[in-house]
This record gives sequence, structure tokens and C-alpha cells, in this order.
Amino acid sequence: MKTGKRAKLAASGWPVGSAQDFLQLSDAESALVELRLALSHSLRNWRRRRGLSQVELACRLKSSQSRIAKMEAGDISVSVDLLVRALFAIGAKPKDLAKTIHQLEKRVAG
Amino acid sequence: MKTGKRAKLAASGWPVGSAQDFLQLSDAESALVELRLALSHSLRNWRRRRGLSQVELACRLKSSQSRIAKMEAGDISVSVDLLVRALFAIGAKPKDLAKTIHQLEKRVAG
DNA sequence: TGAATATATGTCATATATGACATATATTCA
DNA sequence: TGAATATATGTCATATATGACATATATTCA
Repeated sequence: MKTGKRAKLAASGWPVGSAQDFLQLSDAESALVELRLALSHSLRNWRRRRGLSQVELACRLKSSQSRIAKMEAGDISVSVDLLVRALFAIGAKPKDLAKTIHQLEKRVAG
Repeated sequence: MKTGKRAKLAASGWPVGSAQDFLQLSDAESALVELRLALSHSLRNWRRRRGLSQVELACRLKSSQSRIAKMEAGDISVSVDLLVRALFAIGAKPKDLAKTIHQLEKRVAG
């Protein structure tokens, strides 16, 4: 699991080097990373549940397919702002956001 | 209340003009604005409960007093990213975030 | 009141996020 | 298989957020 997370982070462009080692991520830092992943997954799930392609979603959000791909991948170039805006734009309500984050709690703890 | 919100937004530097009128803010846009305000207030409340000054909080966050002031004011120059990072940095947990957002729900609806 | 402390506002150089685009890779299905 | 469709990755110019700093304004309290 440790290795899995590390790989995820590295894959998304996060600086996971030997100096600033993954194991030394503070609670705050890992909470942020986990939050981002939770939002990303939330976006992807929403899209898939509706059977939309990234291109179709991009149209709705007046964005581009590549941007959607990066959002869903939790790419480092995507801000929490953008993720939240995207979720709101597709009709998510604050309550949904709260639910997503609440579920995250368990994952962070585990 | 409509006027109150408008004033708040304008005061924070949001473009609340006659063309892109406040009344035409979409659900998504106002949800985002409300989210930002909720996070701002959460930060301020946290600080005040502990009887810290902005300078003291700035030290803890390795930030500056002016940045804290802007965060707490919901200034347009402050991102959701930064607000969330600040909250995590002072020990807030995802659960706390979820709680804040959940409360927000009521305000958005009302 | 007025000095001390706290908070708000403004500016600017720099770092980072963003959208637009091109293209590589993966997946689906006839 | 292999063509069609979907998704991932890369680059770059530009917009926006950030931190650092200066300074104005507000608040507290002797």
C-alpha cells in the first residue's frame, strides 16, 4: 500500500524523491493529496455513471479532453479549485462534496 | 440579503458588474463563492477560538499577516487550494472540512 | 485621548495553473 | 486483426495565484 500510494503520486508528477521522502509527508500534505484524489475519482465516477466520454464532458464544461484526462488523473497541474469548479459545473451540490470528503476520512485513517 | 451578498462579493474583488450581474450567477458559480466564504470563515473562527493574532497564525503557516488577512476576507487572490492547505496545516481533518461544507449547504439553499 | 496592537489594502516580481493544441497510447468491437 | 473511438501525455503562451513587502486603517486599553 505504501508503495502503491507512492507510485500514484509519482505518476501524477508529484515530487516523491529520496530527500523529501513520501514517508515524511505530513498529515496536512497527505490530506491534501488524498482530497485531490477523492475529487478526481468523484469526477470520473460521475462521468462514467452517465456513460459520457471525456470529449463529451469537455464540451459540457467548455474544456478540452486533455484537461479532463488530467483532472481525472489527479495531475499535479490541476488545482483543487478546478476540480471543485468542475464538480459544481456538472451539478454536484456542496452536500455531495461533503459526502465525498467524509468518505475520504476513512481512507486517510486506514 | 441579495444586496448583502452582492456587497460581499464586490468587496472581495469579484467582478459584480451590470453585464455579468450577480443575479445571473449560476448555481455552480455561487456554490463556489459560498464554498470559499465558508472556508474563509472556518479559518477565522479557528484562529479566534485559539486567541491567536493573524501574525501568530502567519508564523505557524509560514505565511504573512497580509496573506492571512486576505484568506480570511475571501479575497479573490486566494485560491480554494490555499484555503484548504491552510486549514489542513492548522490541524483540521477532512471530516472538519466536510462538516463545514455540509453546513454551507443550508446557507446556499436558504 | 493616544499609544500599542491588530487587521486590511495595495503593489509587484515570480511561480504556478490554465487552455489550446499536437500526438501517443489504450480500448472497443466489427 | 485492424479501424474507430477513447484516453493519456507533452509542450507552450498566457492568465492567475503567491509571497514579500509597504502602508493604511481599525481596535484595544492604559
